[in-house]
Formats: sequence, structure tokens, C-alpha cells
Amino acid sequence: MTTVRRSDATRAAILEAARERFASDGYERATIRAIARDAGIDPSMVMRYYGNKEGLFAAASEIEIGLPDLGALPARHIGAVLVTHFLDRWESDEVLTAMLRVGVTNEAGAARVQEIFARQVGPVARGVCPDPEDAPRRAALVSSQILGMALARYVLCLPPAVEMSAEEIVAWLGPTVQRYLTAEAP
Amino acid sequence: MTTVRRSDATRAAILEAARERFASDGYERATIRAIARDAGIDPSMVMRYYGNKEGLFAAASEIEIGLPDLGALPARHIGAVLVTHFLDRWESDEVLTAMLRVGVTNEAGAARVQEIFARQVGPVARGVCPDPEDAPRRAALVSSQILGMALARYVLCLPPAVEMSAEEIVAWLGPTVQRYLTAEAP
DNA sequence: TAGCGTTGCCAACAAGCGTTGACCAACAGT
DNA sequence: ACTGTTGGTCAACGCTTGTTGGCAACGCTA
Repeated sequence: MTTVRRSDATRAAILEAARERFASDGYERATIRAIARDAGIDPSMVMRYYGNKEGLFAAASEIEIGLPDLGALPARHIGAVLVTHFLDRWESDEVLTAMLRVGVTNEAGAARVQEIFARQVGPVARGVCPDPEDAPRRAALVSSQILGMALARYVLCLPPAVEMSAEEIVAWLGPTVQRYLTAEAP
Repeated sequence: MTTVRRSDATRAAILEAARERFASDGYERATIRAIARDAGIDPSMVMRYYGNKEGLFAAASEIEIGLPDLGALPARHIGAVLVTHFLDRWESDEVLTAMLRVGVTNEAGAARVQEIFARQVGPVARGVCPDPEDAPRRAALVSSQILGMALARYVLCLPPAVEMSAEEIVAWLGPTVQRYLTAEAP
């Protein structure tokens, strides 16, 4: 049983501020002081509730991607569905952007990205690709394209990538992902 | 006329150490003190020769991608050629990895990545895509796939991406890039 | 109303950062 | 041999960082 503590609001405020700062500044430049200021409390509270900076990041990047029911969908459209879903997920909050930014300079962050993508797109690949043995390869290819678009659109902000509509991106990347998943090995 | 200074060796040592540190640690964690230690000199020399940390990074990321003669090649294989070339370039030294790592947390670094990719794959796209007006979009799509693979392989180090051979990667990504460049808009 | 755990602020710590200026040794030109 | 320039070190500066411990106010329970 998990009782409701009086400090739950503060804890949530800290997490929200942390996610924003990690997403926009990366791990090193997102200082505990700035996060505490955003949350309207003292820096020492962050330490009390999350131990240290690493613990704070671990808590802030605790998420569920929540891929939809993969098996029920027609295997023909799996590429477009995957791209759509990740695009939605990326734009719904800042957690994924934070993870990507942190993953580039921080060991724990990289592990987090690795784990999430392996656990989320790995099974999908295993389900639909011709030879289950190279499912990891397929998953990595898919991840490279999805992470690359996220990098270009949300982190580096290449103007054409930012201006494209979600539909356009799905129309372009969908077939790529589809091929990475279902085509015969070249 | 550029005379040869006695300190050129030191300057070069600093640049090499800086590129290594920026590539493996990112902008913030690559400290001037550590770079100077690697180069075997005093931190103050770095300041004397490059002004400040930003100047050092600017000097360390001064590179030429040097795309081969794009027009002379058959437009049918442009995708594979592009992927091969970038893969080579990425593995030949640490400058591109450094730029990618820094570009994620540093404003100037992001601008650098943006500029290099716009100036290098932009013209290629303008030369081969059906409608020159959406060449920037094509270039951004190509960049997203190439940067994404670099991210997965050299920064995040997803195991399958690291283990794939260069030929395999070209065989998979080549057609993608080819399609982004030459296919009719979907 | 007394006691106690919780919530929060404040002040400070040690360490590390980028950066600066004074100072010394070796060289080059006259 | 004298002098100005260059290559380099040393010690320190002001500042920010993550982190810590003490202390005041609050709310609950008896």
C-alpha cells in the first residue's frame, strides 16, 4: 500500500521541472539549483527526495513507451504505425527528448535509451521480420532512423525537419521502417 | 604568408587532445584542464592560443567533409556512395563524433552540425531530386538517417549497430537515402 | 497540550571550473 | 653581448557546482 504523503505535490513539481531542464539543457547544464528554482523550492529538498543528481535523473526518466497492441495490427502497416506512435510520444511530453539529450553525454542516460529501444522495438522486430535471429539488427536499424529524425527535429532543430508535418514524416519514414523490419536481408 | 612558429607542435597537440575529449565527453565535461593535461602543457596555454573554450571548440571542429565529385557519379548509386563516404569520414577521426556530441548540448555545436550537413548534402539533393524546391526537405531526411546511424553506432553504441559491418550498413541505408533523394514525393 | 515525524529554508562546505596576470627561460636579431 | 619576442609555468581570482547538517514551522496523535 502506498500512502499519500503531504509532499507528493512537491515531488511531482521537482520531477516536472527536472524533465524540462534535462530536455532543454542536457545533464551537466541542468543544475539542481535551477531545477529547484523552477519547482519553487530549496535545492536541498531535491537531495532529500531523490538522493543525488543521478537518482533524480533516474526518477525523471522513468517512463513507459506503451506501444499499442502490435500483434493485432496488419503487418503491412507496421512501419507507419510505429513512426506515428513514436512521433506522438515524442511530442506529448519532454521525457524522450530529455533522455536523448542526456544519453549523448551521460553513461546512465545512454543505457536508458538503449534499454527502452531494445525492449520496445525489439519484440516488434522479432514478431514480423523474416529471420528472428537478426531481429536485433532490424531493431537497431529502425531505432537509427527514428532516433535520427528525433535528433534532427527536436534536438538539433534542422529547419526542414522542424517544418515538416507529422503526416509527411510518416509518409517518408514509414516505408523505410517497414523495409527495415520486413524486407529480406540485402 | 604563414610563417612556421615554434609553437605549432603544441598547438596541434592541444587540438588533438581537444578533439578526443570533446568526442568522448561532450562540451561541458571536456574541461580545459583535462585537455591541457592530455597535451602535456599548462591550461593557460590553451587560453593564450585559442582565447577561450568556445574558441577552442571552434578550432577543433574546423573540418572539411570533402564530398567526392558528386556530378560525375551515376545518379543511381548516389545513395550508397553517400552512406559509404560518411561512414568512412566518421571512422577516420573523431571530429564528427565530437561535433555530434557537442551539438546536442551546445548552441554553437548544433549550428555547426546544421551548417555542415546543409552545405554538404544540400547541393547533392538539389542536383538529383525531382523538384529542386524541396531539396532542403530531402537533405534533412537524408541527414536524419545518416545522423541517426552515427548516433546509434558511435555515440549510444547500440550493440547491433556497432557490430554491423560497413558493407551491411551501406546495403541497408543506401536504398533509404537513394529513395529520400530521388523518389517522387509521397 | 505535549510530543514527534514531516516539510521546508538557510548557510555553509569542499571541489572543480574558466580565466587572468606575474614571472621565468630560451631563442633571434643586431 | 644586449635586447625584444616568444613559449611556457605557477599561483591565484571569482564563481558555480553538488552536497550536507542544523533549525524553524507545521500537522497529526494521544
